Amino acid sequence: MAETNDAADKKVLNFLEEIIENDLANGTHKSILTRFPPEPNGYLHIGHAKSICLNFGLAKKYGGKTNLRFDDTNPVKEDTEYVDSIMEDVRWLGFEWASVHYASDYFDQLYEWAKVLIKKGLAYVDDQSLEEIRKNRGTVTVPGTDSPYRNRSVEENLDLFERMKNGEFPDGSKVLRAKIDMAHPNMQFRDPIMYRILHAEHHRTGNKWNIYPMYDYAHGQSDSIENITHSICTLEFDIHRPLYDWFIQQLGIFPSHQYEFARLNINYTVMSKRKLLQLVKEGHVSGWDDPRMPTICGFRRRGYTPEAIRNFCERIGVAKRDNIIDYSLLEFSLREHLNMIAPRMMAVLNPVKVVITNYPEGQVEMLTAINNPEDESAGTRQVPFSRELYIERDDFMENPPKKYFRLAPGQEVRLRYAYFITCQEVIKDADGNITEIHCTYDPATRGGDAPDGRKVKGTIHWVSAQHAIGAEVRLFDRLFKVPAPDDVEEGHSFLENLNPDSLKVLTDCKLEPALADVKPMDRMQFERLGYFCMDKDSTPEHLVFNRTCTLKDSWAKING
RNA sequence: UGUCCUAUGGUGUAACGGUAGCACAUCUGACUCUGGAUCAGCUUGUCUAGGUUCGAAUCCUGGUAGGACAACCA
Repeated sequence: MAETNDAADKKVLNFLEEIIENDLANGTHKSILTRFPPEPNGYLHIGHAKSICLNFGLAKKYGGKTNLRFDDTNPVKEDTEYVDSIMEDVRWLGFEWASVHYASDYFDQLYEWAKVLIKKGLAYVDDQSLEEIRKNRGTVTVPGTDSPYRNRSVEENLDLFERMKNGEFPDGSKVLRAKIDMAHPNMQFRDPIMYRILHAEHHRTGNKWNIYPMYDYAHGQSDSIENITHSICTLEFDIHRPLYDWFIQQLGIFPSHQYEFARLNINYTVMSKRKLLQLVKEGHVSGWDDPRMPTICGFRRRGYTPEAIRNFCERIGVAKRDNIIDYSLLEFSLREHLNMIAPRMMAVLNPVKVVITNYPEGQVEMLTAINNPEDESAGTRQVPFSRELYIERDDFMENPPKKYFRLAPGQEVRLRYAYFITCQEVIKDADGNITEIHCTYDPATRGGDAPDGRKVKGTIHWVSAQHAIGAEVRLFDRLFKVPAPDDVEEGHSFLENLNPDSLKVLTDCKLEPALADVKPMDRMQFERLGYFCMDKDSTPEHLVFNRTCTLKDSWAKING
């Protein structure tokens, strides 16, 4: 018995949790402090969400804290616009940081430490040009060669470095380099650049600095200053870790440690900031928050919930091997949550008129509909029914295949929460398009059940024509038509893989009147169609809804 | 041809020398006033060759495959 419980309680830990539990157990750390360190040069995407959930989630799980730190060491690319959006997105995801920091807060300290390294003979000012430095770095298989300025005296280095700071030299004329080993097999150790001259205005420090630290020199020391215990980043920094440790060790400061995990990839999408920026700049999407974008703000506008994204990040796991997650896992997490919380409504996207020929003209009755079968507390609502209705064009077929359960000549179906109707006649225009479907209803089936116990195979949704409100509905599909949009032949662009049908705008949709009351960002299910939310473009005069995702549709599968 | 990382069903992820499990996807079936949801079930896997061991997905060696590193980006 106890054994079964142990087995059931046995925690499945990922490798980061194991490291943390070990550190806590053996006293390496009393508590943990993580950090989320975005560069404020773009909008956060779902890949960042993984990192956010990891850093904040791990700290939360083990009773620690998380700092938000903007890695703002490159003033030419960064902007406060991004700082604001990043904070908004992190909060929307449901996380709160212990404190906000900026790498730029540490510029003075970093400068002092650079002088320490110079004095220890571990850093020097190099006058080589960008091209020379590049050339002399060698290649992965060929050792680099020492700079002719490599053996300047400490005094000269100190003097030059201070004058760099004071702005005496033009951009690109000098850099400060760590003096390590130009023949090192790890390229990161071939005298990495610590500072470059940049006469650029910084979004926080203004014009105070003429030199700015590079990532490798700034990041580890920033972690150390904040006493970060576990500095969690993606795999591509793995090769930087020895250098991360080197700076900390030479400076003799708090030993933060870096751990790397594999970044998130999802099929049918791209995740690089550069490509996302290109999609926005070239107008392939309407902006960073286009509902087809894998950005946090894109998902938000699309109607995703923070819970869904968090659950997704939980489910994908953490490891060090490259991975490509099925888009369907994201949608599963989404539907799982939306199914629980989204009120059900009826909306007809592609309307065709139905006339109930034996229903009294001018009569209107209110029928009771359940708001959410998964949540009794959501209650019920009244939906008006009348002689003329709209139903989905797809819910009628003149010559249906065998397993078609919906409306067809002579076939009886249930109108959701209303009556059974039977199709008697199809009215067409001169071109053969169906304009009206004439049906009869069975008054005894009011509410949707037949007293005689007879069953119908199909139930379809509907909207009373005279009560319907019009709306625009935007149907989104995957932005790319192939699983690996990045995977293109030489000379081709990922843009060629864009799905031309990723957005379909429907302008003649008919909604049940209750939808007039919803507000932008409100989420709901349109029965049988999918989950939707009101878009921010929506106005009382012109309602706009986004389709967040479809319902699972086993008919579509059968039908091909 | 250097250094480092990684390799478990279709996709992810567990198993920490002792029965290869879970989730998504797929397929079956049940149920259903959403062809939704729910429930039940099936199929599919340890890259390869050696070695250590009573026993290897796990440890060791070689191979193979994939990825990262040669910005004054992060």
